[in-house]
Amino acid sequence: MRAVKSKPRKIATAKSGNTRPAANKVGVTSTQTGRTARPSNRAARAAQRRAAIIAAGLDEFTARGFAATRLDDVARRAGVAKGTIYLHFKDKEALFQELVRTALVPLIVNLTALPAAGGSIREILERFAEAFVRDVAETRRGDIVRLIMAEGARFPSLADFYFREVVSRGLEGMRKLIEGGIARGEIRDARLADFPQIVVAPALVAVMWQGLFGRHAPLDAVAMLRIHLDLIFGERRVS
Amino acid sequence: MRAVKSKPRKIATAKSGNTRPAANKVGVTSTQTGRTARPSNRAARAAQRRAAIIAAGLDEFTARGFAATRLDDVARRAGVAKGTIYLHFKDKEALFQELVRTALVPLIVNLTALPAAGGSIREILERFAEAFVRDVAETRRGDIVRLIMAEGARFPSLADFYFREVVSRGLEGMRKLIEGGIARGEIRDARLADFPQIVVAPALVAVMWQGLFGRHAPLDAVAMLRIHLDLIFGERRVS
Amino acid sequence: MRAVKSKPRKIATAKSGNTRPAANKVGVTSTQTGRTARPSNRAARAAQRRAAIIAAGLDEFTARGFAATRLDDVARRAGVAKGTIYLHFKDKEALFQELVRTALVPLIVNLTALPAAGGSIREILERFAEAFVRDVAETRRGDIVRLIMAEGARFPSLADFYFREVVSRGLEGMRKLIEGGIARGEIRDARLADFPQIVVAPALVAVMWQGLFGRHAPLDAVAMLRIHLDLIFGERRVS
Amino acid sequence: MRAVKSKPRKIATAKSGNTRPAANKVGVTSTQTGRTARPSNRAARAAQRRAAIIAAGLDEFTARGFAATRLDDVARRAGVAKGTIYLHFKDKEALFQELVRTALVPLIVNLTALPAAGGSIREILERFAEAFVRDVAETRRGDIVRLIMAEGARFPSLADFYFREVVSRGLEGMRKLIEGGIARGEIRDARLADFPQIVVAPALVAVMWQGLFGRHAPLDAVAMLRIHLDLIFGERRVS
DNA sequence: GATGAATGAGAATTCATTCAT
DNA sequence: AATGAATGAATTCTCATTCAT
Repeated sequence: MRAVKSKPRKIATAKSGNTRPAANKVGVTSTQTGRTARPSNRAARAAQRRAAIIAAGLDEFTARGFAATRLDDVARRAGVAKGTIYLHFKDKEALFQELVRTALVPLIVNLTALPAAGGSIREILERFAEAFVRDVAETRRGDIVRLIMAEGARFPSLADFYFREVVSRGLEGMRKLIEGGIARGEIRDARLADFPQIVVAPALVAVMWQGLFGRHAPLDAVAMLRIHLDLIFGERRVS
Repeated sequence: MRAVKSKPRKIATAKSGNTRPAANKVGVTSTQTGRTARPSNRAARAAQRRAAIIAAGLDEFTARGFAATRLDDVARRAGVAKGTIYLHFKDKEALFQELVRTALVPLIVNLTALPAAGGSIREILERFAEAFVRDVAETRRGDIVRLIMAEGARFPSLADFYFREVVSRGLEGMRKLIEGGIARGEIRDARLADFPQIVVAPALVAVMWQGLFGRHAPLDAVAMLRIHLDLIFGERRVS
Repeated sequence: MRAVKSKPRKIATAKSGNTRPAANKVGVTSTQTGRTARPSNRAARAAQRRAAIIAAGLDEFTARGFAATRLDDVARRAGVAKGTIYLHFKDKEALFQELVRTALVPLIVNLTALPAAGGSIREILERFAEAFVRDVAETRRGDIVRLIMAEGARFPSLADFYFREVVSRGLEGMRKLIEGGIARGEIRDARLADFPQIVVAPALVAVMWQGLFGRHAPLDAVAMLRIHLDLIFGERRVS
Repeated sequence: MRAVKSKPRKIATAKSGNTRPAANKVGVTSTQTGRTARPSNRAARAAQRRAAIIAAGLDEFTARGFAATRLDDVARRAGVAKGTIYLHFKDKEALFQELVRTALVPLIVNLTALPAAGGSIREILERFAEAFVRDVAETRRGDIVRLIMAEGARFPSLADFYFREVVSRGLEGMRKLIEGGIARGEIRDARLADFPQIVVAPALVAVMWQGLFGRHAPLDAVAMLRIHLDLIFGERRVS
């Protein structure tokens, strides 16, 4: 019964080739992360390094949490020297905050982009559920959500930011959808508009589940979310 | 934008009287925590100290997380010397694990005790929801759940234990209830028995919410859970 | 042309015997510094260690200045572990300040004790000059004065303390003596009472001289101070 | 009780205009320091940069001491890139040494130039005293003297240089003056020629005083030096 | 059993120096 | 020549763990 602190000595440096999985790229264009093509100009190189640090930091922070992460490891994983981190970030905390924010942007983008496609509210939510499971719950992005849940209490400003930029916006969008569903007669219970959290809850549980128990007890998140939607919309479907 | 690391210098020691709020006692009998009455015999004294350490550790670990917690602070809060901790626990990690387990016992007890009271499944679940919000989401016990969510990824054995002792049992109990509901015609969608998580999800979201956003955006958890139950059982009640 | 930074690897630890010169003891009773007899009780041991750290710190700080001194070296020289320093002093700066203050006490004591012996003002000042040269200018105590001159600008509070506790008191005492000398007709120029610094100046120069040029160009400080006194009192003596 | 380490972020660079006070130019011709007129030829430009670095270094080293000075700050203050310093100086220490030497030249010049003007020895020394207070004790030049006193012990070669170039020459010049005074009957005590330090001592004390206590307890250095001269020459003047 | 002083490995951060552009 | 990004050795400070009292 040991805590996971296997020190990742000798992690792939940039020079020796990048072995990070594709899922690693969180809000970082894949070409940047790879560090294979080296841009000719200074600014691009700097941006690249910064991105590498953020990517490496994300890996480490999600794997170990804020306090247990060593900047030494972040540097090694990013393929830069320890001091280089400090050229881009004031201190460990600034890196952490910046990193979470950077990682959140694509989440926000996703959330706001989804409804656009059209169709019935039920269809929109179903697409949302599938996209969420595919792109968040079962990928690296889910780590960010888990990271925020884990460290949020210790970083109120982070929780605030997350609330402001993701949660309140997301819930507001969800409320709009629900109101649309009520107006169109798809959703019966009008009180649902007061608690968009209900609609989202199983999705969040899926995220936590994958992170904590996924390995031992996999969860068919898509099926679960579909049943939950049936609860909300009335179980027309047979799937 | 700072992390919360307010060092709790000069925390009430046992000698100077215990000022911790009642909510502090999590799975620790109040007489033990208080350290007011001093048992005459050795064994009882030892047990008392051990309990004080566990209680103090719970406070610190939930407030700061595993890595950021100082045993110094735990000792001070428990009113014992630092070395004493090592008389009871092999190391910091053993304390942490032991402590979470100890804290989980009453949760398990609660979960298994609830259905006993009788009534319709709907009534049972409603009682469960109220009890959960009252005793977990809005109290110190919620901190434990949040702690497990936060550190679970770093302590697989802990996540395993939690899964085995709490989650699987709890879900199994919930499944039984759901099947009862289906059999009695209270619940229409039979597939719900495959995903008891759906029933529990809003409750968990309430726990997370209180911990992260509760201060700025309070959530009427009871109302939310009731609406969710209406979704599951059909909205007979309008409360 | 190199700066002096010869790292004193393997300095005498307490265990291997104390090789520090006798002149080292600055306001620290010799029995304490030696660390030969180990006191039976805790408190005494602690005081002893604290004293050892202060003594070691004085050596290092006077030899290298504040910024260039490594606490590692102080610890090694004091025969304690690095962390032990932090049990006694908040940080490097606190050690430095505390150390200078501690070292100043005997200086103050000396200054205030000297006039007591009696005799003509001229005799008192001559005794003072001899004592100063013997006990300060040519010993470890002079290092403290030089240290304050060197770091004073960087540590205003230290300069303030030095001014308050040593300089102003010392000058005040000197003024009293001068006024006595004027009253008794020993000193002709009454304006000297306005500038006791004049009387002290050659003594200070002697301190600086020994520190900077003493090795190459020794200065007969006693002779110099005597001639200076002749200037002040009229050159009756021809020595 | 904090050490003074106010990091001079955003110091006026050469490009943004030089805001340093006139007193800054210590042995550096003002046109060089200003970096306003840009010479057309390479060599002149280089010399200009070198001078700017020296001037900036002087500011920083006198303000913080050798060890605590950051070349980053020197570069910023000089309006050059950090690397440029290394084009002119081997390393930090070379800059320091070179800088002190450069700064000392005008001091030497001053010392040797003064007696030339003629008049009685008393008059010469009085002129010297006034010039010293005006040009050294109360200006940036005093910082150099203080710097040498502070770092001299750590840089023996520097102390040697200072001794050779300034102290011994200066004292020799002073001895000549004293001998002149004795020959002319102005000075009675012939032994003064053996200790020119006595004549200089109050001037040095004035320098130290201004640096350490000047802010809180200003000293009328000119008045003090005059009284001291009266001691040496017999108090004819009452001023 | 308790204690808490002492330890020293370890982590964050700084900064002199180098070097590709 | 000049630049300033990058480096990594060095240093301060922390804290889990030990152990003499």
